Amino acid sequence: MSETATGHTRGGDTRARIQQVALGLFAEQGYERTSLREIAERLGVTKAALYYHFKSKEDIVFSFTEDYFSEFDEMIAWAREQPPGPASRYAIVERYLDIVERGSEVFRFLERNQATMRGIDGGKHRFEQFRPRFAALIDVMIGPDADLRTRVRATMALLTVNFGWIFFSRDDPDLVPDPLDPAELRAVVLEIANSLANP
Amino acid sequence: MSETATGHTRGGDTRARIQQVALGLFAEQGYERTSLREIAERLGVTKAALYYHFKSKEDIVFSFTEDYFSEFDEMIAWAREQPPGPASRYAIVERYLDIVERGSEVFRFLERNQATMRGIDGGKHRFEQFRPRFAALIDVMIGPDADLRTRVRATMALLTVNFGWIFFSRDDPDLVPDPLDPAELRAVVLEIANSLANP
DNA sequence: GTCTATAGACGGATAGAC
DNA sequence: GTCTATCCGTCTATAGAC
Repeated sequence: MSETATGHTRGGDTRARIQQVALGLFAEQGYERTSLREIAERLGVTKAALYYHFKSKEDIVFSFTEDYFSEFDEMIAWAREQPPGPASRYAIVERYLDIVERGSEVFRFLERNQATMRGIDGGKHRFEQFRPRFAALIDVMIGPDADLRTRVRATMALLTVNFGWIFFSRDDPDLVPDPLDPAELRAVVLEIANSLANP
Repeated sequence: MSETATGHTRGGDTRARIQQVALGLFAEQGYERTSLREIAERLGVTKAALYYHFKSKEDIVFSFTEDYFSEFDEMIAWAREQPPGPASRYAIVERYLDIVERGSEVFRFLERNQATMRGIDGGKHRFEQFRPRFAALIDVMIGPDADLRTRVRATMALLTVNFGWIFFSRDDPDLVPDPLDPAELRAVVLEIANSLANP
């Protein structure tokens, strides 16, 4: 049974297929509960083959998170250059949504494996890098000396993007009974996030 | 070194101490990355002793989540009896905050171990029970046929309680630089949550 | 690039003495 | 109620053939 999730049997970049399958399983079942054997089986190869492409299990995680974090960093740098004000805050929220949208699977993985990823890599926190970036982005939006109320509002504005997208855009039959229009969701999320960031 | 987090060396209910220590470690390092050996060491006992009080590792989790879920269920039943309207929505948010406040450590654990807890217990989802309850509470607040905008707003109202409390009430030096007044946080969270639930 | 085979460690869980 | 000792399974990772 060497059929893969993406349908092809051979020819595609193996490294990328490993990343895809691993990310999916890590997000669904958890990093620790997913063995390399299981990943290999899904791809129709053996564990040893994985070690040709990645030097460790952690390295697989590192490979698919680094792009995501790079994008995040570029975005923060860009945000710092914007003039303070409501228009910039809206633009930041909108661009943040773009990132979450494109990296939604990575985000789901990070969200669901927080405890596991903390303190991995011997405390260097190579993977628990979401929070500091998130905090930095909030500081850019409201300045370092904003009061608690403003800070919580800004935090919830960004979390509306995260959870609005993750909860409602796909897999959650509990929360979203009917299939739903992505464009409508996007509009709703942006409106609510903006009302929090620009009261 | 048999000193415990709570300070006493002996005499207290061992079962409860196991729960406390396990919950703390599970929340901090993750369920899978915390071994029974480590829990036992912190308590100054051996692994075997834990098996006198709990029949398995999963059983420890079950023991400290069931109270939390019971409280949640009572709260949902109570909410169903309230007359629909803004005042009830506010009351629901307020009572929800009480639960999150008291069970904040359990909540942190669930939040950070989502992927691991999914599909534990062989797919019976004994532990992945937060989402369905969360969804039920939202339905009570806005009714089953509310539009997407109303639904996302209600969702974010409750998440403001969750994250407002978890992010800002303690351990997050990234997000909250200065020590902060719990009463003020409570007021801010309630105000923002209410503005989302009752626009 | 992928395989077989295996090393080496550690985990959860149990038996039975005290 | 807690201990010592141990079983057995699984996992990550590596060595070396093809």
